[in-house]
Amino acid sequence: MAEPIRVASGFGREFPGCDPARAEALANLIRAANEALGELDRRRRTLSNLSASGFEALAVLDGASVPLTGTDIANHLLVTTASITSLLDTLAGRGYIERQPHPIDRRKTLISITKTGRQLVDEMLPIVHTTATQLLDELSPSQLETFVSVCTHLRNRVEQLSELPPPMPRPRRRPTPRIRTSDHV
Amino acid sequence: MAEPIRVASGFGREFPGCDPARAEALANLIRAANEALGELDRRRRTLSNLSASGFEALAVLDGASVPLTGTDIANHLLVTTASITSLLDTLAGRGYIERQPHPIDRRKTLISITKTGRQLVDEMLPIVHTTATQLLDELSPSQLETFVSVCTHLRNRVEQLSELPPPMPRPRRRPTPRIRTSDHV
DNA sequence: TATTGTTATACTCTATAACTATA
DNA sequence: TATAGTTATAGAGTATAACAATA
Repeated sequence: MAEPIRVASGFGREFPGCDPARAEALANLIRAANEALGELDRRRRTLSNLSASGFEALAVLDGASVPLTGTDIANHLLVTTASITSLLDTLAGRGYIERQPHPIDRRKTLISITKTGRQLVDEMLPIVHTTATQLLDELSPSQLETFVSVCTHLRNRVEQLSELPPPMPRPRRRPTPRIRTSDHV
Repeated sequence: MAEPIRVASGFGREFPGCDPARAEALANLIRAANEALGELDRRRRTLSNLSASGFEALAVLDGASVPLTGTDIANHLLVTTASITSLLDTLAGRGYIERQPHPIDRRKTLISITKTGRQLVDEMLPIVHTTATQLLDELSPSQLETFVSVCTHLRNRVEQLSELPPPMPRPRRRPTPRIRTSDHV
């Protein structure tokens, strides 16, 4: 039975200026996302041995309804165009996408999802949404809405803070360990 | 300004049996965690060019107060022992850990964090907790507690469901696209 | 026989830098 | 000059399989 991740009792003294409740929330967020992604990955790989990025690129192409350029997809996935080239090579090799020259701007390549790719997305999305429905059952609409609000608040803070230089945190006040190094055997 | 991720209006019809509110919650969870991890990674790399796994292994060693075996660390990070060997090679090469033979069980290797490694952890943890304090400001204790509850609920469901065969989801009912493929230019 | 850790090998993702073609 | 995409190269993390040493 998984329990909430909690910080140690001396947290406030050990990390001056840091809020234990927020540290716990962030730790629980990251752990929960990691475990959810693991379960999603496990289920998606029953369909095709693609990475999360591969599935995401296909979902973006499917959702767009029109062919996208490599740069479009790179922006969605927040990676460089060189990385997208490599990812698209994988997807093309498995027959999920096709490249076509852009009819007007000859620098560009249009990426289309193939019929096979659409079939894969049609099988993949129900798996993802069924997983969400299972993992977040028994929670009230209000709990889910609060949850989404916290996620959105965090994303806005990331947006603001990522443009600033990182702050200089107050130093750790390391607690005296209760267990000695020589006790390890 | 980041907005909550929402599913399209026809979600319920498109994915029978799936709950749009839960699909939205999972999408927001994964996105928020991804962006938070990006910001954490950016800030931690001002200290040392280590991966998230590298920092996590050091934090585990620091928190344990006693040397751990490779298998111990592998269990914490949920990876294979072969992967841990590679990760520990990186950490040892940068002087953050040391390997010592286990005094009793000669199959084992004890991993100790070095003084340099401790100094790194002492600088890294305040960065992490300060980031959490910044990213989750202006939220009430009750909001944070609800957030942690939802994360924990999800983790328990992952624990239960990961042991079962994946369910057979009901098929997608693909909506008729409003934009035709030929509109892409 | 089972466990611990390592090596060998392979694959994927990602990045930077240099390059071509095009706008 | 700037943009789009590719190639070359490199590095990290992860996995599986085979292996040696030890319990």
